[in-house]
Amino acid sequence: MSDSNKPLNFIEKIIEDDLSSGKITQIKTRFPPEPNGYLHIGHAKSICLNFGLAQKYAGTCNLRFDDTNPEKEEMEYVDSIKEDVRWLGFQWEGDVHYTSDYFDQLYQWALYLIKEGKAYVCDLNAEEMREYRGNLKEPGKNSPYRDRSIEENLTLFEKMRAGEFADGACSLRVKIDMAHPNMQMRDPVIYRIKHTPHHQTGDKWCIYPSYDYAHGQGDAIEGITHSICTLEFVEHRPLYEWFIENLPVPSKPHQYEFSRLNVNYSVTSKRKLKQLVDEGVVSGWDDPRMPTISGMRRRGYTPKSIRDFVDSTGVTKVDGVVDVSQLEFAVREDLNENAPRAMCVLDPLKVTVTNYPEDKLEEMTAPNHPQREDMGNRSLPFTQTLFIDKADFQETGNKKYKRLVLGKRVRLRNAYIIEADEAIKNDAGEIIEVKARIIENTVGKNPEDGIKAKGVIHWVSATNNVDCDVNLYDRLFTDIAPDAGGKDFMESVNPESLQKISGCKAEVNLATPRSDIPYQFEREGYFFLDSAIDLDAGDKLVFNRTIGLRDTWAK
RNA sequence: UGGGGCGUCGCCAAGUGGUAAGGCUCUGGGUUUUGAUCUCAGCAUGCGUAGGUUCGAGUCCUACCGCCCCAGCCA
Repeated sequence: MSDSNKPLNFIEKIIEDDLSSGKITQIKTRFPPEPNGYLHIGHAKSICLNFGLAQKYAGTCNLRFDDTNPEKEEMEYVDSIKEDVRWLGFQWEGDVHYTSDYFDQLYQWALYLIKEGKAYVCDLNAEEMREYRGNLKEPGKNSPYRDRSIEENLTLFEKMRAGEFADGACSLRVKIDMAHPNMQMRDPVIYRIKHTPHHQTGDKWCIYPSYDYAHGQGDAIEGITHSICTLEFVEHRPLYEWFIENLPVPSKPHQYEFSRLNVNYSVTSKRKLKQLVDEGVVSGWDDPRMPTISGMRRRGYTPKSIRDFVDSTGVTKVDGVVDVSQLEFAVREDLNENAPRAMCVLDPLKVTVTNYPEDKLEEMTAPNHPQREDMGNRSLPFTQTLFIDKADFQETGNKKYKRLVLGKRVRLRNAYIIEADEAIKNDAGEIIEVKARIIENTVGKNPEDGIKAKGVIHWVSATNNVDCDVNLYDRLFTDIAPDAGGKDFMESVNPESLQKISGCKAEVNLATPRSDIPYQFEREGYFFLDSAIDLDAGDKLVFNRTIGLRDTWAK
């Protein structure tokens, strides 16, 4: 809606057609995760699509937990999913829904199907059922239990519900066509026995509906007009429609499929992400290197940057892999515009200003953002001894080196221009201190002698600063497609994906950092206070680098 | 190999018969107290391939080729 020039995607076209033809008067979508893991960047796309469409077309969007398999689900996941959706900036319509809310209705409809002669209890076990199903090029054959009488099916199904059979002893199947070219239509199972308590319904049920049977009906009950899912469900659509047509449902939703979002140098499959967590490759689901929403949040990604990224990738049916640079662009774009600036020296090198009194302290005024006056100013103490980054000093530079060099000048950001006179080394020959002079009267102006500084570097007072640790991240995998073509993604885990640095010196204003906004440490990148630390409990300050600044020089 | 989905610049993606949008990446220039930002310029005689229809085809037709999905009582 904000970009009226942006071409419509295929789902928006369908919606506009439905709206203008009067087929529907208001759209209703839903985001239907199974609470069996943490949400990742791929889910963010589904969330933005479903909630975004509802916003754009003045409709509503439900949050529905597709909780039909208690063996894989946990309350921990439903809580994290709700938090992630809210954090991304979306609000679902009314209360949270659960497919389990409809178990009674779904059971009644199963009875209806049996009475219509369209469903039967099958005693085939899993292996037998596979044999009877046939394969991709050969038709299946009918189950020997397919022609049981309606009465017998009713009795058997009731026994299934009553808990008289063990897990897997039998199942309820729908009678369609065992020779159908679409495997999904070969008498799919719609109820299976699982003597497993459910996080929502407790011990009430020991039979649970399958996804295929429950999903469309859940949509129909909620009045969903456009049921959007990913491409792997395309071949389930005929089944989805079969149930809608053969059951007395209150509305007739339609399913549309789009391609899921993949990002290179990453994996997004709950199983694989879980493996990374379980094997200790990362510290948890919210490790800042994880492509999970919670990991990205802890890393410092903003909800807007994720929304913008997702929007930039489009909605199509093409299987593709988006380059991480597109994600990185979206974060930098948002952070550059909104992150207040600060200075932090990651690898301190002492600089003594020989022509500056030891007991003197000047407050330098620095804008919080170079392009946004509305963000105000802050002040920085300038003293005789300072810290600059080791990488910002060389005894002899070259034409391209725009930092501090012996005998040359450099601008200290928001302060004086200094000139280096001497490098002091330890016994190992390492530079441990630089003696320099300030050029008088150069705060906010160029030197009167006309000799300008070649570059600008950041600094912090050596006596007035805040000590902190910093975590720098690199991509979690060294392979551009870690799990493509049957590769073992664990083999390309990047051993240097996390670099922990301690002894960093930040400007005094960071002594009480905000935990809700990212900062730009000038010339170093964007940083976010690690949410895992507790400053009130005396934990040390730790900042996570969300992403570095764009760097066209280092390459 | 049965069925289904998809093939437009390195990546994402518009285009719906009238002569290839845009974004990311990359390259080069300008501005700059962040080697950032901003800004200017460049980057597909070509749309999986081969034929055909048409005054005209990425768009229509035919045949091939390639990639992805489906044989859970997972979602």
